[in-house]
Amino acid sequence: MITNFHLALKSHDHSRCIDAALEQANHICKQKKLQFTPTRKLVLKLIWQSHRPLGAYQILDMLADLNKKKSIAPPTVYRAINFLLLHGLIHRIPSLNAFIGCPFPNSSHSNVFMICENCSNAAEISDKGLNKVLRSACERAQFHLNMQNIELFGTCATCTENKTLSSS
Amino acid sequence: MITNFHLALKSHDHSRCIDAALEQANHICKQKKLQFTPTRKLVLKLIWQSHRPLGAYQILDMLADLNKKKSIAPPTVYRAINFLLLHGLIHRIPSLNAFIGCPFPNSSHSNVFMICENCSNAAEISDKGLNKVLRSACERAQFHLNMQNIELFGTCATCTENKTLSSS
DNA sequence: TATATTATGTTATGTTATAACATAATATTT
DNA sequence: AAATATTATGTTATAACATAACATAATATA
Repeated sequence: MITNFHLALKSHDHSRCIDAALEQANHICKQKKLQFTPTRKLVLKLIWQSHRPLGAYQILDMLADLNKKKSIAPPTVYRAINFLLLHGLIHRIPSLNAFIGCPFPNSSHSNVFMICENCSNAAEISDKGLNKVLRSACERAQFHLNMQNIELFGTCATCTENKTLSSS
Repeated sequence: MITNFHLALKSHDHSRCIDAALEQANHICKQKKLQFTPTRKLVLKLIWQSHRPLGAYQILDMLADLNKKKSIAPPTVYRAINFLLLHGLIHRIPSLNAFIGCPFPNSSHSNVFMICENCSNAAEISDKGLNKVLRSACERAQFHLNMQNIELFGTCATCTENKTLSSS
């Protein structure tokens, strides 16, 4: 199981996540000859400022704050988001209408998210066993799988710990 | 694996699905002493008229058509939808902003959907192996699972067959 | 440098969902 | 059966999420 939950669902120094994500993105864009423009870079950075999925209008507000002079309109944000989605740098979490950075944009992984209902952090996991079971279920149904969205909602370890502590 | 995909993803006489769903709903409402009002019943019926997830405003339009005299407003539809969701009679498919009837509202199942990108039909499945793998992944992450949404997008058997036929 | 392509700015609008308050229908108590 | 409480619906307005369409600017390619 590849995952970032041990990081995402704990408080930690965040600058490294941002740096790593930007570096990976830079690399991918160079490789694919994509224009990693300032807006796109900034949106990716904003999304990576936490492990909480961020709504488009939240990003819009942050962008507006940073950009006092110029007014930012929704299409600006959605264009950047769509670029980042298209190239696998972020994911959309449909249940939340929100977006989160992809921690391993290179690997063939599987859009599986653990989302803490308490702290709102989300982690992405890639699990071979899960992939296998899904493949076999699809096979049995003769269903040709193209893409998937797997959202697991619950309470993360950190929040469970904290609750236990505070109630004891 | 419990599923309705052999039905949902094939053309078939649909009246039986509707009748079965309504009967089940009736039963559940009686059991729980819920008011299965005309609007709620009608919305459930409309949702069950196909195996394609239906948007709230599509339902609104259908309702308006049936109800030429009175005008229908969004809250009317959303209230019925929320009632049906709350009591497990329908599901929301977040990626589609749409709603679909639950074929086995009594069993403890798992919100797993196979959605055909070609014909737009959706089937729900409940798979023990899948549940087991998910449980174990959550355990390893010490993640306390509360609910899940699993959406599998692809091409159903019927559509694959039809494509193969038409291209040969 | 000219041309084509890609990205962004801008205005307007489409789509999905809910808040808030009034009224009506149904259930419960006396 | 009437009074009261609860639940459901009607109605208006608006919030939240997302895109269409067209103009302009920046960048890549010939």
